[in-house]
Amino acid sequence: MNSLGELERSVMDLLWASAESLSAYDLQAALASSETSGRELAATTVLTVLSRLEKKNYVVRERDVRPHRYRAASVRAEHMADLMHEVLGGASDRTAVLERFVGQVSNEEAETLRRILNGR
Amino acid sequence: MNSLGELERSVMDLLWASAESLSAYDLQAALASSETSGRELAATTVLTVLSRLEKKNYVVRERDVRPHRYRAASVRAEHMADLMHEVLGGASDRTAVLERFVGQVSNEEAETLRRILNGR
DNA sequence: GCGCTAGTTCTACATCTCGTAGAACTGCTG
DNA sequence: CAGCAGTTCTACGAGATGTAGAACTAGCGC
Repeated sequence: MNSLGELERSVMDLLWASAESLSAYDLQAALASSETSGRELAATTVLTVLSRLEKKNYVVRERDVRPHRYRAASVRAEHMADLMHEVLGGASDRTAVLERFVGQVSNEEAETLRRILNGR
Repeated sequence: MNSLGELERSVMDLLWASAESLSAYDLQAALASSETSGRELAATTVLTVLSRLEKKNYVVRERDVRPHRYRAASVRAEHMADLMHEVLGGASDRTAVLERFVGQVSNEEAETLRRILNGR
């Protein structure tokens, strides 16, 4: 239920990278240049994807301005953290998972984790 | 590309829970009793699912015994940890993600993390 | 007020994944 | 070698996603 398609992900990447909300046309243009294939998508395609993302609560739509504007419902980092917790939540042996997880991080990241834990 | 369907996940849960490899028939029986719906699946259904899981490298098949036997390609905890790293790997701002992640864990889990980090 | 037109929503279809399983094939064993 | 247990092939329905035309709507200019 959580996974996004390729185009959906591209759109979210753009929205996450942008501080302000974007219109479907902004996104259409951005997709045309940023995407590897670089082809121009129909405006309605972008709109459809945005509608679906809205339904999934990935984006929020500003309906009061006329070309509706969209922005990510949550910051990317939060979304990622949620995903990680989702994975972790599906585990019966959370400690074992955490052990593996931590065992795989680099030294710098371990340091980062320590720092964060201390500041908690 | 990573997500599993419901039945696929049930099968993986059984394989992860089992120390030894299981045959499709073992799994068929186990699914019939363990699954909430409890209905009996056709043997071929289980076989199909196992083939797909094999293709996705989730399970390894022992072809030398006659009812082929299957076992999980990796321990569940490792799989989960891999998934978490996969999520984290897709982030440009890993530290930010880790901060959010740690910020959301319970106190006990924070303690667990500290312990693990110290033992590293 | 009313028609245009940009913008939005509806509807549609192809493709892919997954659940489900019959049909066809294969390798043993008696 | 016949039959059967077991495996692979093939298939189909449902749901998600990419894609976009068709139909509808709201506000601007007259």
